[in-house]
Amino acid sequence: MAKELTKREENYSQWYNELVVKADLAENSAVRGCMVIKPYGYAIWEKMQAALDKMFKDTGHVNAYFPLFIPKSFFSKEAAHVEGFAKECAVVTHYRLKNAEDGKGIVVDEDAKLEEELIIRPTSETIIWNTYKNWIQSYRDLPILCNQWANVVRWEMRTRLFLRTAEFLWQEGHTAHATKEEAIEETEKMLGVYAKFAEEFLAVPVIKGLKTENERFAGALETYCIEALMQDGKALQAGTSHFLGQNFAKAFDVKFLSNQGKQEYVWATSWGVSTRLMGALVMAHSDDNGLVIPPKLAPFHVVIVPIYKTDEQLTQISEKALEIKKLLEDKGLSVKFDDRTTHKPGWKFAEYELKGFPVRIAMGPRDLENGTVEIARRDTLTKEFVNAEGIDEYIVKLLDEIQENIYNKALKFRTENTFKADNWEEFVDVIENKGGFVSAHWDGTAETEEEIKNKTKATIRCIPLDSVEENGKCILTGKPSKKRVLFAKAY
RNA sequence: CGGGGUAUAGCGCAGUCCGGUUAGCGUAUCUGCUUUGGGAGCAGAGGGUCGCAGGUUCGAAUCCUGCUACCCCGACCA
Repeated sequence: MAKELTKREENYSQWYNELVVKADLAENSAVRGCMVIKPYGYAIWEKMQAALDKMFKDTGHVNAYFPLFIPKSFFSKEAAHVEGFAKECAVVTHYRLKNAEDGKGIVVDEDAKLEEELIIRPTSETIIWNTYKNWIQSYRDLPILCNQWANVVRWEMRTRLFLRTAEFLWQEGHTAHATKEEAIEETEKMLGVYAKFAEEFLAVPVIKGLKTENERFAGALETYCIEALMQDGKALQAGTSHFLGQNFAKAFDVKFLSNQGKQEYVWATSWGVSTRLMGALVMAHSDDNGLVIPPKLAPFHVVIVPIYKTDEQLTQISEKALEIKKLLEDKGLSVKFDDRTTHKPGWKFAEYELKGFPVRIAMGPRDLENGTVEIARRDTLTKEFVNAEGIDEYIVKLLDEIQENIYNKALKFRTENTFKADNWEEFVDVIENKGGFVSAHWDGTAETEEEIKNKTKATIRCIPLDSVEENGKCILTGKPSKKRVLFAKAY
């Protein structure tokens, strides 16, 4: 029993920390707050990237790359934006090192001080809008629909693998449009892309909504988000899409000549998802045995484990196993055949469960005789013997079923953990004793939101896009409200 | 950044209070034999700058000072 995992019920956050490390997703690095994403974890991230990248391209976007360094002066051009990020920026001040005079090690060469400090991007709006200024003259140059895959740095006080690290990987889309309507449409379209990705690939149901002023992106007029519920009843923001209005166009003086012959400021959006999605994946589906990865994001769909006593049996089983592997690969599946003789079957079973392989095939001498294989599902932990004939069709169907089951399970959990509260007592009771989403009335003021946060640690996750008009009273102040908003404690 | 905790073999820990042989234990690793349908058994072997840097002392894992990293709780944040 080399890799005992803490049970979720005993200590959820310890379970998460251990699982991320033990399943080989990531580990802490020598640099404070920064993680090493290990090959297995990175393989999942690459699957996410591939799916998202395709969705971006399918909606007309192209990839580009902008610098890691941003001149300090760019940063101060948009007031709200500076305010939002100033406290967590890493700054480059020098460009050279030299040997220390006392001969002990190496020091910063004070003579190599930069004229202007460079900020390591916490996000790229400023450098990109400085660039777009040169790209845009007329309405014919619009829209610009760029995305970049990059790393960013935000100097966080308290970090956790994937959920909040000082450096993280993400994609940031930055678009420029001739009209407000088109920019808003783009913002909403990309939110839809994220929601579709979350539900179809991550198998995590999400609520689409608008952020309140408090939670809005610094520099945006409106921030849209998708919010997911984790198994411990806390919410996780899984993606954001911002309508930036003309804030950055004005800050960087980006104008275009309209088809009416008028100089106008460009309308902007930006949108992003990060390696935080890895945290969502872990916390939404996994169990006390380890990861549960939805088939559409699993680096391997199937592992085949041979069971044998003699070398001769192994040879025979391998032959059949490789046949099956080939059949499955012809269906576009990725399959691992683990014929290592250094580990026993039981060990392998536990290992692949920990790593979340959706399907395991075990084949032994009895199966060879009967023409069967044993198939184990990771999501339900059930096993059955299946005829080896037609196994490829069977597994393809099974993987679809698993993907769907994982989603339905998460949806059921969210439904069962979403509550309505109509007064303060009910609200506090749910937040403190049950967790989950709480749908409640709010008077619309930042002060009330702040006070609720101070009293209960719950924040407004979003104003759901599909929330219906309904007359009610704010749970804290009793003032009139026309809509319910969604509260939760959040990551 | 504030409060608390931790740092000893790849991993998990004991030893630290009260300084004193060659720093232990479990697990993992290596070798051999037996095993193989849910984390195998026996025998043997290898593996340590005791987080880092100073200091006290005849002598430091142990006492003192500083630093670093990680974990938990707050503030901040995606």
